[in-house]
Amino acid sequence: MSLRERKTAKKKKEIIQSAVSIIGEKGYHATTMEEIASKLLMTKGSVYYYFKDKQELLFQSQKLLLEQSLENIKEVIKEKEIVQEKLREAMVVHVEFLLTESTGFEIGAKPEQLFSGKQLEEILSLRNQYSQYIDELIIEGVEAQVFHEADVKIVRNILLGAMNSVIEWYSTDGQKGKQEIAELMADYLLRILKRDC
Amino acid sequence: MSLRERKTAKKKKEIIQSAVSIIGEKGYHATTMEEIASKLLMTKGSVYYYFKDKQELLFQSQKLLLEQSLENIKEVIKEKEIVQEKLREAMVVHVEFLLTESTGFEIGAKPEQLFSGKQLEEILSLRNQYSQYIDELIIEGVEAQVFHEADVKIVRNILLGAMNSVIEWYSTDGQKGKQEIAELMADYLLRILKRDC
DNA sequence: TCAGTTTTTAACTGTCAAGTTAATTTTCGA
DNA sequence: TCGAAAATTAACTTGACAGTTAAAAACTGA
Repeated sequence: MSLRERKTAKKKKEIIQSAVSIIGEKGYHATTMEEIASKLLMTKGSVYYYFKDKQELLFQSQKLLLEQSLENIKEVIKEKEIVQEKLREAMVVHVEFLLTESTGFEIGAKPEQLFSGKQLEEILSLRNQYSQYIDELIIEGVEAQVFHEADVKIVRNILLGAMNSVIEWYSTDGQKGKQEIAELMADYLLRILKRDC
Repeated sequence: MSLRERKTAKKKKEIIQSAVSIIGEKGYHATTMEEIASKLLMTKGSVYYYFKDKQELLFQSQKLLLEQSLENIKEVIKEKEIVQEKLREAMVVHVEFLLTESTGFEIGAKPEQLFSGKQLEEILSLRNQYSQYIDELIIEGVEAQVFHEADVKIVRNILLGAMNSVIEWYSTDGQKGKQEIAELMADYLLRILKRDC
């Protein structure tokens, strides 16, 4: 990778970060390309040099986040031995990542409103892959009789729904840190599945 | 209430419904006043006769929904005797109402992005009142030793987060009905709190 | 029926932002 | 160092939409 290429990659990343931070705050339509640019002391013409249009910029930013999430969960599943530990750690990491990238995730809450066609397909596919991993952990636990019999889809959606909501209510000026919240949530949610109480 | 007044009220309601259905689908900024009007075979001038501006229309629609939610939970708390029954029924009704008014609720997910000033205050106040009711039920259960000791805020947010997510994944063409889903969710979520398993 | 009031409409204005472009400046490898 | 390629910019076009208005139509009560 040449110097030029690396510089371009860096610029793209900066632009994505700027976009995410402003869109996260004001919403996609309420955010202008000029704002995104001027936050980086650029003009919007420059932004259009790196990204074909506003939509593409949004898409790239979401894709990045979802790909990272997938990496995270794969990693956790590889590291841990016991099912219950796998699911617990997956949830902890999920909440922690959500909170460190909260603005980004706030944006992508409703993909079908933001994307269409090929882009929507790709985003939904990444999301599905992620759900799949959670489902597998639940099934594994049920089969190992560590967890109660359960409707996998519903429980998975409860877990994800509860966790994802954290970005709406977590406050940095509260007393609890991100890790603490993540662990508390994971423990509470595990109660839904755990056999021994 | 005169005939005229009732007619006006009816028109306002129709406009709100139209607005909710389109905004729910495409998002607030992506929805035009013309679309809202033409769905009712009106022109947007007419809409402006009933609502001062687009923002006011959005606000009224959200206020209506939240007020209705409050009525619902008050009702449930009055009807039931046992704490656990109160919380369970509150959750069932919550999910059911969410699903019958799903488009409306999808819109209001991020109030701070949609509203500001007095409007935001009012919306947040209604939401807070609702949370308060849930909190009280949790506390009541803990004090009666029906529920585990628990961090009330976190558990309440888990419950609400999980329930509210239902509008994102419930599908009318799945096999389960709204009531069934509502009851399943309530039962799963109660496990977080219940002492006896 | 008809006069006054309410409601609706079409046509208009002003603003704002997405995206384009051609000219200028910067960068970097030979 | 120099020239070609890459990157940046200011100025522009275009279209869309919120909100206005003045005139027309519909309604209503006497």
